Amino acid sequence: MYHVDAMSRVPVYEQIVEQTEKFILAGILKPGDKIPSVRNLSIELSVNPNTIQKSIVELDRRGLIFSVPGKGCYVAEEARTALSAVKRKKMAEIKDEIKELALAGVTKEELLELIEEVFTKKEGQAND
Amino acid sequence: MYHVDAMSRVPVYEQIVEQTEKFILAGILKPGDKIPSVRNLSIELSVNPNTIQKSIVELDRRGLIFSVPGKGCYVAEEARTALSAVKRKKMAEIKDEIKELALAGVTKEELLELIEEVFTKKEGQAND
DNA sequence: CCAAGTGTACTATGTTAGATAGTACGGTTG
DNA sequence: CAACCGTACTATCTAACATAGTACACTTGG
Repeated sequence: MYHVDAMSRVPVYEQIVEQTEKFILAGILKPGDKIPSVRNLSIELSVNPNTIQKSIVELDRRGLIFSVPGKGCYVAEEARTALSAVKRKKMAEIKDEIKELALAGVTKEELLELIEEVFTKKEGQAND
Repeated sequence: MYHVDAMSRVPVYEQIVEQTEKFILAGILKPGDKIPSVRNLSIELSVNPNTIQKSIVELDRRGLIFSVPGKGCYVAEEARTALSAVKRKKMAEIKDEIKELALAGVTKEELLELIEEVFTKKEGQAND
């Protein structure tokens, strides 16, 4: 499920945060689901437990999960709600990147085709 | 012209590389143009000369500029060509990000509208 | 010629974020 | 009660980034 690239410039603990966000957004992780334990995940990913813990703290801070000492960590009920802000932020970022490409000479048609490609490959498998 | 954010997570030397790329893509810097001298830019941006030099080395390595010892650094003739690969890479990245948003429930219509917004604000000021 | 500006190269140092190592404590569960 | 779980420390290592300072060879304008 999870996967980490130690060579990446983005910190391991943040890769885990991002992947968890992605899993929740895609519906792979649903509210109430238990996420892997700190120790298990640290072994599976060959990463220090403290690094995983750092991800846990961050995910908790963002309201995406809640921790039950002695039991485990679970996806929060309000996770999808909390992620709507993330979605909006990503949309804004993509908009900026598209602006730059437009300045670089990329045409509207090229971009429209790009979107077509994404949605024709996936057909109607949207969730939510 | 140049601008640097010391608080950013992306290294200063790379911010300078990226901005130079952007300037070339946007036609603000054209082949043959002289770019600011290492010492001048270091003063203007309040950055160590070595940091600027690091950007110079990287830009040279990418084939975007060429250096003439004793004279200065100039935008390479093949700069735009070299950047076409960059453009393609950015397109691919945006495509991946859009895929994720699609999985997260963002509709095709929302994305099409986003592109509309970019191109209606800018009208036809594309170059090249 | 020469002073000033240019790119280039090098060593040394400081700073910070990230990751690791090890230990410990309290709650939960079968 | 043993084996899990989350949590909380402290200490240490490392690599990347940035700075400081110096030096050399080249070009150019006065």
